[in-house]
Amino acid sequence: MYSVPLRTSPADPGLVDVQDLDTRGEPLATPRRTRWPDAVLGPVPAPPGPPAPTTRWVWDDTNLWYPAALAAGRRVERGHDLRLSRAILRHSTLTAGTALAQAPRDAWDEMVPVPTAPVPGLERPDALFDLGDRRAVSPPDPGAELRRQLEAVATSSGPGRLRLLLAAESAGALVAAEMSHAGLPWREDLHDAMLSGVLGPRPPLGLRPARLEALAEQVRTALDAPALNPDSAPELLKVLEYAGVGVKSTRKWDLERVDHPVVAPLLEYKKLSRLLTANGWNWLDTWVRGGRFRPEYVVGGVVTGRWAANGGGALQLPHQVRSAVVADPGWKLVVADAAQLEPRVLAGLSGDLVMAEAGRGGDMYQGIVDAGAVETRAQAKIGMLGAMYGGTTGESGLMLPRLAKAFPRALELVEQAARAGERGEIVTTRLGRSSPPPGSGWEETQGSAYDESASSDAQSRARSQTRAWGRFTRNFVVQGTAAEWALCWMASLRGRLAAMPQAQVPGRAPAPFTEQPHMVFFLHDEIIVHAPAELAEHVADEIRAAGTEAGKLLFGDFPVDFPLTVAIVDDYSRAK
DNA sequence: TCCAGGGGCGCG
DNA sequence: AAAGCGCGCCCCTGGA
Repeated sequence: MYSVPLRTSPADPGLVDVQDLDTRGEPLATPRRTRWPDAVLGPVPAPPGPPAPTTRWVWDDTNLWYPAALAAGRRVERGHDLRLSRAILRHSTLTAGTALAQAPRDAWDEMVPVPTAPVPGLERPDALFDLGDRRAVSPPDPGAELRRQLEAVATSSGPGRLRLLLAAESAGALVAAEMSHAGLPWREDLHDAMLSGVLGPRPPLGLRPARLEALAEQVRTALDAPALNPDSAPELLKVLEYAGVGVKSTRKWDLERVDHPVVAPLLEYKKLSRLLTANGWNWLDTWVRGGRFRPEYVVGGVVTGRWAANGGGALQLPHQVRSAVVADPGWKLVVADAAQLEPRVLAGLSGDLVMAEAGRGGDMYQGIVDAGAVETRAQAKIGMLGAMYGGTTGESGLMLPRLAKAFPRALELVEQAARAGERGEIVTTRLGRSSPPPGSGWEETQGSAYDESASSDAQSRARSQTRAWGRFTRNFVVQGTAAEWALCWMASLRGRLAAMPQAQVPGRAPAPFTEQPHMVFFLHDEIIVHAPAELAEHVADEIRAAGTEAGKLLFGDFPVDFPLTVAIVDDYSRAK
């Protein structure tokens, strides 16, 4: 069953009509007028016997509805995000023949993600702008859109895969809202102490911290450039050239290769400068409130289906600041990450039994060595990354023929994806998310290379564009399917955490989910659960079981393992 | 004064 | 040890 909440009045966003729909999306009765989020509350205490099947909430955008429910201490079990689902179904090759895919663009295609609602009393810095963007009235007929989507799935060439993908994507939206609501535990005092320790005390606005200024002075001295601003790349490059340091850029990687007295202080300056500007006191003031870092996740924000994040650089948290992520007293952080996720996904996608066998149980890169494909673990890693990213040069390129000999099916799959991209075609992940077509400049560039009078310059431009797009589609199938595994992992874990016996006290309303084990952070192939210490081991088991379940959902009985590294720690920096 | 684009670097 | 994929965010620069 589905339930659709509809706002009835711009003046009173809490006043809603809830329409219940059957499994095909057809209305079951007349809508009931009620208040949001009261509507999500089940009977309390729960009646005895098996729980009634719960509804799947259908809405235009999870962030327009769910945060209010969370703020009221409520949680929903299942959702269907129409905006996210429309985006998938509109572009998937599996739905290409359906009415939905062939219909003209409409308002559902134009929707932009709604920012997560601010937690009362903990407004985000840009909260004022958020309010203006939020839709005060519901879009026309979500029920009709649900029926279009269900029909597109049913008439697609992969209904099972797409049903799973839409459920996983929508569950991801629920998880993202929950994690923004709960926040990542953050010790401002420890962060501040770490900053002062390496940078010197916090300086007045506009000044460099003492340690950074001292390093800048050392750089100026070493280069004999008293007026140099080391933050200016062009200036710095000019001075480096004049001093005969012999680098083509000011990049870290270039600088590390030359021997000159300026290198050490300059690299240190760059490292600390980065820490200051990206995760310094300013960042702390802006993003951490009340002991929690609340990033905003953008579900489906990356073309491949990975999440993106807005504000605070949540998906780029440097290892250097992770010691400030500390569990509450009496609680633990259960930190889990999937070992060698992408090569395992590739083994599953391609049905490469030999490669799956190399990943059995433990370290897949070591397994590749043991299979005799290459000599060292480092070679296995570089070679596999090269195969999935389209590397051709250096050691990565050298490993390719050996990997292709050992794992022909896997390597053939990425090669096929690359060639499809080079032809300008679309590729599709395991569950049915398709790559975008090449951009508007594609035809022009390709056309100008075939012209009779084509210059060699135009030809090489076209060739380079072709190969770049091939590398993109090559990676798309692997990265995108890995993102699907991660969504299934989270969706499964979310259900398992809610079902933990400690979470359900008979005869009492469920406690807010932040008082039970709950997810607080997600990073592509890594998840953090904040849990009472006595439940941490149980949570770790559920995380592993969820990983195994995700593998089964994507690859059925195909014997590819997805082992996890799980650590139960007090602070994030102690994991791995 | 504003903004787009480049260089650079953090994460997976 | 290589420089191949996907992101967000910082500073600086130069043009409007």
